[in-house]
Amino acid sequence: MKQQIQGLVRAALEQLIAQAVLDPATFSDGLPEPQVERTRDDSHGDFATNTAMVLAKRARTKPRELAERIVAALPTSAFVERVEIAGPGFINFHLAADAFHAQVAEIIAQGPAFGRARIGTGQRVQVEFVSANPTGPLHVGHGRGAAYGAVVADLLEAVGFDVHREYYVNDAGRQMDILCASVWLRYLELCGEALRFPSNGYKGDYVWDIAASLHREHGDAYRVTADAVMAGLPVDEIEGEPNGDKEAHIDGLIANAKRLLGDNRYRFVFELGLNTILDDIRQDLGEFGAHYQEWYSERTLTESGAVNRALERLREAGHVYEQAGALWFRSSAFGDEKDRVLVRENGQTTYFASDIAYHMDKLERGFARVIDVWGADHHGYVPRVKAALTALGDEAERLDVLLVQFAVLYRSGEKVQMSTRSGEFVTLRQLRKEVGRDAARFFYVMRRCEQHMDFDLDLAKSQSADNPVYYCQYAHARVESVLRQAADKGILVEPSPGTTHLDRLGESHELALLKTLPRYPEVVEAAALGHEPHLLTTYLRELANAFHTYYNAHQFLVDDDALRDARIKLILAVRQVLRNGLGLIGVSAPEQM
RNA sequence: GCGCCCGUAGCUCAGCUGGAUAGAGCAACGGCCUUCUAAGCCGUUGGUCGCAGGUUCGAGUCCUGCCGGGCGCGCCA
Repeated sequence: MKQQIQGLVRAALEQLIAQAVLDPATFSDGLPEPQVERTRDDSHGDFATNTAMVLAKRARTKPRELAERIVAALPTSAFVERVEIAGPGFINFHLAADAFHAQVAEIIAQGPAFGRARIGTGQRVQVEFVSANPTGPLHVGHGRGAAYGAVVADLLEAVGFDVHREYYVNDAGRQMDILCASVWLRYLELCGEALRFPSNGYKGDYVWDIAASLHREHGDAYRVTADAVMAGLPVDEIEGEPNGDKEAHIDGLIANAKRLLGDNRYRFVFELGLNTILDDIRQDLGEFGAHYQEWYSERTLTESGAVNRALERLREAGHVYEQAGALWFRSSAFGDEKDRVLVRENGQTTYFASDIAYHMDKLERGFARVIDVWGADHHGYVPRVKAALTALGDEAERLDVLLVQFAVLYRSGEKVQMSTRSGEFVTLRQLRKEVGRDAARFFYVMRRCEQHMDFDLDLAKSQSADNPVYYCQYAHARVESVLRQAADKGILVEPSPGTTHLDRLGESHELALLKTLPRYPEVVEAAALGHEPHLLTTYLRELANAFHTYYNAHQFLVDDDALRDARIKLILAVRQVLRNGLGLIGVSAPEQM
């Protein structure tokens, strides 16, 4: 709808240039896309453009005068009832009722396809989200990134992009070694060895579960005496040990594990931990409606030589140097705060080196756009990744990093305290069980991602109008209920074709709905291109509200056949848009509640 | 100390690439069920858009400086 108006304005401007009313030389570099927006006030019509004010200076004309010329040059359209000039130079469009009726017919005809677009056709976009370390189950902090990433991906797909959803699996590195050691130590405890669990180990119950399965299936095959395990370790950071060092302690423990178990057995425990947790995460996300095309292993970056190739390219470009035994990337030359280590003194590459290789690989795979969804605590990481891509000679601007702020849970008005280290945190699975998938998905994307979020568990669970999820779903269920009632009464619910009878819709509530429905495709487009799912939840609440209001004010199943037919068509359109919109954010549209 | 994000009604938040009189929900108060689900609807109250400058036809929106809150500043990932 908006596009049609935009088309009219553009045509008018082109005509003015062709007639040299506007100086062609001034616009030789192309005409700016005219800004058309919906009006806030009904008295200003349905759409307005500020083009005359924007172009007045370049046209060396007064805004209102230019507006008059634009209006005079507008092509006629059956959908435009009248055009006015108002205020400092706004051009207001009042649409004909037919335009809205046609939209209702269009919604019913297109069904699930209504709101989808082809803006992104032919462009591949990658969305990487969650990518939590596989060292434990996902917690509620990951949930927001999961919901947000999944919806952004689905939105982009809805407007025509070829979307590739990816999870980066950090299956290399020290954290995974710590997990492996944690599993092994719990296993040794199950074997009957008495030892003190390291303060820096993973203490969650899931570690016990993995250890138990190792013990159950392999008995003592991985057993070593506690004394041997603890031999020669730096002191742990515990009470009564002022000089303890938990990092050195656990590193020593990992080294002992590797030595005592040998490569094969260490690898086995490592893989068991990794695969068990990864399977859990995969299942968790699947149940949450976050599906991936690819799970990309960090290890394969090393194995394929991508990391070395990235380092080599940086070296050839002259952006690395050695200092204190380590290899550094001169990221400060590309806008980063300081230089960063690529290869440590001990010869191991850093996580950053892998990440450079990973992003290099992403761009090499030919995505038009690469989107990373990260937790806001990683924001300091953005400049160095972009710096690396720039240094490699790649287009860093193809990468968009979307930072998601944390969500704080509230129960009974109290903040729910969490601590990852101690294992005292609420998992995503627990959240889903408590409030349900629909509420969790809706609540997580209800706010702009940069906005800190208060997640009210009681509200998410409440079955009342206060709960926006129920509110929207209930609107859908109500339409279904009306249709069931109609069937019970033997009333034909199959609507007449096209716009037949829609001219009978004249109540203010009906007009409000007629004006709300066509906004849907515009909302989807804006939400997709701006990566802003909250626009969609906000819209759905508005639509549901307009429907509930209508429902309360008027009877749909009236005796007047034509009027009833019109009303049924209107609510069928409402049902379709609610379905499509809820579907995009991963929320069900129930037939009854 | 430096960097990023946020600051809009008592609370939680919208405000579309600067646009016309700043909106919604909750809370508070007052109404509406012999009629398609009251899991709903209607009405009232509520604002120095953190503060101070600047840019222009026009600023909640852009720029600068303060104030307040969150996060980050590892040869961790």
